[in-house]
Amino acid sequence: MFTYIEKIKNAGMKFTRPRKLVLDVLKAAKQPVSIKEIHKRIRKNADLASVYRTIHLFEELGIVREVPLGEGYQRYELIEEGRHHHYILCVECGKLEDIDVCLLDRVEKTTNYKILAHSMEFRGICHNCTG
Amino acid sequence: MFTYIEKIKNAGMKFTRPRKLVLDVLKAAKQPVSIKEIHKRIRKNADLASVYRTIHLFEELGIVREVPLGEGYQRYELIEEGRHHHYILCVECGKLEDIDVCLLDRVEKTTNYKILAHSMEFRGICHNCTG
DNA sequence: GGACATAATGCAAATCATTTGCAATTGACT
DNA sequence: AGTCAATTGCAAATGATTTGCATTATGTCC
Repeated sequence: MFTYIEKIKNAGMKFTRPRKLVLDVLKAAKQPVSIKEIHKRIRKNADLASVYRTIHLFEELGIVREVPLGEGYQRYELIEEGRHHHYILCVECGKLEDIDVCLLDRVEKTTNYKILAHSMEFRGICHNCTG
Repeated sequence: MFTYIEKIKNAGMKFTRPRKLVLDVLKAAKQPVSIKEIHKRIRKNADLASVYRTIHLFEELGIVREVPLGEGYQRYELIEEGRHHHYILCVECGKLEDIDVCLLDRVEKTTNYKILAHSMEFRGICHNCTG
C-alpha cells in the first residue's frame, strides 16, 4: 500500500508546505477535526482557503473521510488502512466516542453499488448527562 | 399517537399557513427534500426564512428528521410511526434508494446513550453508472 | 546547485446556506 | 368581532465555503 505522501505524488501533485501541515494535524488528532480546528492549529503557516483545498484533495485521493456529526460543519479524519471509525456524540457535554459497528460490506453486497463514502454517526445524551 | 397537527398544537404553537404548506410538501415528497426544494414548491406562499424556522420547529417536535447525504446542504423527511429510512445515493445519476438496514437498537443498547438522532447514509455509484 | 514550467498559495472578494431583528400580520381564544 | 402573543415577511447579518488572480514554491531537468 501507499503512504499518504506517495498517494499525493502518484497523483502528480506536489507535497507542499500547507499539505504537509494539514497532514500533520490530521495525524496528531485523536478525533475527527473541523476545518476551523485544523486552521487554528497551523495559524499563520497556511491560509484557510488552502486548508479547504487540501482537505478536498485529500478526500479525492482517499486520504481523508468526512464525518458528519450534525454540528453545522464537517469534521474530517485520516483513512487508516483497513480500518475506519463511527462515532456517537453527546450533545450535552460534547463527548465523542468511537462505536464498533459497521454495515459497509453488507450494504455493498446487497445494493450492488460501488460505495465511495458512508456515514453512520449517532447523536444523543450520554449516561453521565442523562443522570 | 398524535397527528402532526396535534403535535404542533400540543406544544402550544399555532398551525399557520407556512407550517401547513411545509407539512404538505413533506407529505407529498417521495424522498427526503431540501429546504430549497420545499421553498421552490410553495414559492410566493411562504418565505424562505419561514421554511427554515418551520423545519427547525418540526425537528424539535419530532415531526421531521435530517438526512445528511453529503451534498453540501441538508435534506429532511417526515418521521413515520415506528419506521424510518436510510439511503444510498448514486453520485453519478443522483438516484436515491432506500436501504433496509439499521443498527439503532443495537447501538442504543451497547452505548447506554439516549439516542436523539442518527445518520446512516451511503454514497456511491450504482450498477447502471458503473457500466 | 540553478533555472524553468507549472502547480499551488495567499489574499480578497464572491457565493451559498442559514440566521436574526423588527415592524406588520395572523391564528387561537373569548 | 376583538384582543394579544406568536409568527411571518423582508432585508440585512452571519458563517462556512469557493473562486479569481497575481505571486510564490515545488519537482524536474540539466
